[in-house]
Amino acid sequence: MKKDTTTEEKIKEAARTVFLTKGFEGCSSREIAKAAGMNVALVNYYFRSKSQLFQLIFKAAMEDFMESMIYVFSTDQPLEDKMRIFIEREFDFLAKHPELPNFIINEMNREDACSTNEHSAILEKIAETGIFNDCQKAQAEGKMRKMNLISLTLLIMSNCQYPVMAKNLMQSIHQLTKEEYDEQLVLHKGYVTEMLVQYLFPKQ
Amino acid sequence: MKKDTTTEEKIKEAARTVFLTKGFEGCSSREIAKAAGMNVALVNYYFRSKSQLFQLIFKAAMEDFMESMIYVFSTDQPLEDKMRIFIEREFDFLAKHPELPNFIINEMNREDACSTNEHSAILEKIAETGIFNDCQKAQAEGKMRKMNLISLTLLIMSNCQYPVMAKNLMQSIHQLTKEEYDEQLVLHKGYVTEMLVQYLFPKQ
DNA sequence: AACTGTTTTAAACACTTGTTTAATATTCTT
DNA sequence: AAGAATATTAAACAAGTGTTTAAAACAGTT
Repeated sequence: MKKDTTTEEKIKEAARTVFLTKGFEGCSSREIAKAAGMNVALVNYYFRSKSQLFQLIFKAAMEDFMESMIYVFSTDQPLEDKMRIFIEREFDFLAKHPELPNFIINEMNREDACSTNEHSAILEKIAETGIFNDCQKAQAEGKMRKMNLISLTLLIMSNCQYPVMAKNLMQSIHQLTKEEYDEQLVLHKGYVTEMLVQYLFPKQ
Repeated sequence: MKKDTTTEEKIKEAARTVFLTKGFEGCSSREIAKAAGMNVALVNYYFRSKSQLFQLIFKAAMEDFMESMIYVFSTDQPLEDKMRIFIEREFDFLAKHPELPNFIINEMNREDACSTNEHSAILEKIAETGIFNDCQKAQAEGKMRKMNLISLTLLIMSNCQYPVMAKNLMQSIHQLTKEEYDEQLVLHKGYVTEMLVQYLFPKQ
């Protein structure tokens, strides 16, 4: 009975790749079914509706989105090192999952987006790592630039995520191949690291 | 015969707002027609097809997207001042057109996106302002950090655009109202300006 | 007034959408 | 092997999609 991957999982896998690349509105139930090599009815047989399947995928994607963050923050290192490692890991992670930030941000902007309040759980998970306390402590000791958490996360997310989100735009503007842009990203990671560390941990 | 705004313009206006908020796939021809108070057939009467109308809107949006950039770059000021003014203007502009960056980036990622090669014209327009030459000159003189144009534009665009793109995400994560986040953006603009100027024009 | 070309409309076209149904195939349990 | 439970299928459903058609309303010119 049990295959190596059950049909339920096959559908979920297919749904993930299709949803993440095309978005909820950008694809049909039949497209997902075909990508999984299944009948359309099976999608609803296992997941009741397109929306329910989507919510499932979205939630999982959101957790992936936060995964690497939490890992680094939980380690026991000086804040500045954490920052360097985080950026390093985040660029690597996003190179493997380049559709993720766009997907999350887009679907958050949809009218009938997933229940909004729930996502504050993310913040709590991050808070559990103690990273925010560490920052506030460092700021109090003058080791770190004073700045609220929102701007802090914004600065980091902007500089890590935007470069992969705008890949096609930048390629088009600067007339680059995918390979050239990927090389550029490696270079850019260095600039971002330097800039953020210098700004957040100033040595006067 | 001629009203203050012709029906053709009414449709175009409606199409702009609908397309920019919902995307090409996220809306129907009938929705646009209804938003303009018109019959569906009129949309195709004036613009032949949904795609053609979209291409028109997309092109115009792309030009808006670049407008403020070009204006500042054309002025005759020291590079560092240009940077400060640019960030100031860009944040203001994006506050008025918050859907623009997401729209552009998303539609660039669609399979059947608008003709790709054409967008390099944007770069040429920016190049015409002489900003790139100025940068290279400043870099040669040691007044500006050495960095290729791609990373330079990436740094600026990341820090200006991402904060408005991720508005809903950040609101949800940090449990903020729209008004609170807008206030946060003003604060953040200051950080971004300081960080970029310090990093790009280091005084050692 | 009748004829002109242009706008606007309602209706239809063929096709896709998400979802359901009822029949078939498969697997599990006894 | 027979029966029950589950999995899978093709077909249908109503509603919505982009687009076209052919008729009506409108304006301008004689």
